[in-house]
Amino acid sequence: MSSRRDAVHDILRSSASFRSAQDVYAQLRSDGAKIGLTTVYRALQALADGGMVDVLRTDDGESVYRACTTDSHHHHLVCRQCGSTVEVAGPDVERWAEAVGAEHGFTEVTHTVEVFGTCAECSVSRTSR
Amino acid sequence: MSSRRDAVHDILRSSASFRSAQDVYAQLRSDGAKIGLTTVYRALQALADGGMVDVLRTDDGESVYRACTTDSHHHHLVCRQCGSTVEVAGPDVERWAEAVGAEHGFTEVTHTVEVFGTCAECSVSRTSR
DNA sequence: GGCAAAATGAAAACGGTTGTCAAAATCGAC
DNA sequence: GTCGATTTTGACAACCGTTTTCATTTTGCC
Repeated sequence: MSSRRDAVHDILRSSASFRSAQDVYAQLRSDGAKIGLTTVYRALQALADGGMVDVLRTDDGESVYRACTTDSHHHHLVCRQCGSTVEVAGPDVERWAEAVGAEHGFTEVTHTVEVFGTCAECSVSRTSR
Repeated sequence: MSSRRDAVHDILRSSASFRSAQDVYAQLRSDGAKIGLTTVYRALQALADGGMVDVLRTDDGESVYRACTTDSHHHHLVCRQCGSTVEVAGPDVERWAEAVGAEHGFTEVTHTVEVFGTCAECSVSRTSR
C-alpha cells in the first residue's frame, strides 16, 4: 500500500546504525526520491508503532531509528563515533531489572539499557591519525 | 554567589522525583520567587555540569533533573505514575556492560540503564479506585 | 561610593517534531 | 474503463522545549 513507507524501511534496513528522520529524509532526496519530510516522520512513526524499528533518543533530543534484525527483546551497543550498532542480549540484565523492581515493590517493570563505546574500527582510525 | 541556583537546587533536593525545567520554574514562581525561566535553565545546566544533579530524557524529549543522594555511579527505578524514584546500584550490570563492550572490541564503554515500573503506592491506589 | 565583572530575565531565535489542509494518488463499485 | 469516496501525500505553519541575545541589574571588590 505504501511505497513511501517501504522506501523509508529500506533505508533503515540497509544501515547498521541509528538514523534520524532528517537523515533518512536527506538520503531519500539525494537518492532522487520525491518524498516530503512529513511523510518520512509519519512512516517512521508507523514503523515504530508497529514494532518494525527501534527508537532511541539522542542526548540532544533527536529521535533516531533502526531496523533491528531480531524481534525478541535486546539492547544496543552503539559506537559513539560512527554510530554503528550491535544488537546484544542480556539475560542477566533482564533478571536484574526484574529483581530490583520487585525488591522495591514495583510492578509492571520495564527497563531501558544502552551501551556506548568506541568501536574497534574507530579506535584504530583515531590512534593512527 | 548564586541564590537562584541554590533555590533551584533546593527544589530538586526536596523532591523524590525527576523534575522538568518548566516544572521547577512553575514551582518557584508559585512559591513567590522572582526568577526567570532562562535562569532556571542555566542553573539546572550548571548543576548538571557540576555533577550535582542527574539528568534524564523523557520519551517526549524533555530533560528532567534530580538531586541524587549518592555521588557514586547508580541507576534509577522510576515510577511510571507518580515519578517517584529510587536510586539503585547494579554492580552486575556494570560488569555486564563492560564485558559486552569488550567482547565486540569497543573501548571507553559507558552505559545508560533506567528501570521503570509502577510503585507499590500507585498500584494500590489504582486497584482500589 | 564607584566601577568592573558576573548574573539575570524578557524577548527573539532555534531545531526537531507535529498539525493543517488542499491536492494527488488509490480503491471500490459500477 | 469512469466516477466518487477514502486514503496518502507534502508544503507550510504552528508548536514546544531549549538556547541565544543583549540590555539591565546585582554582586564583589577597592
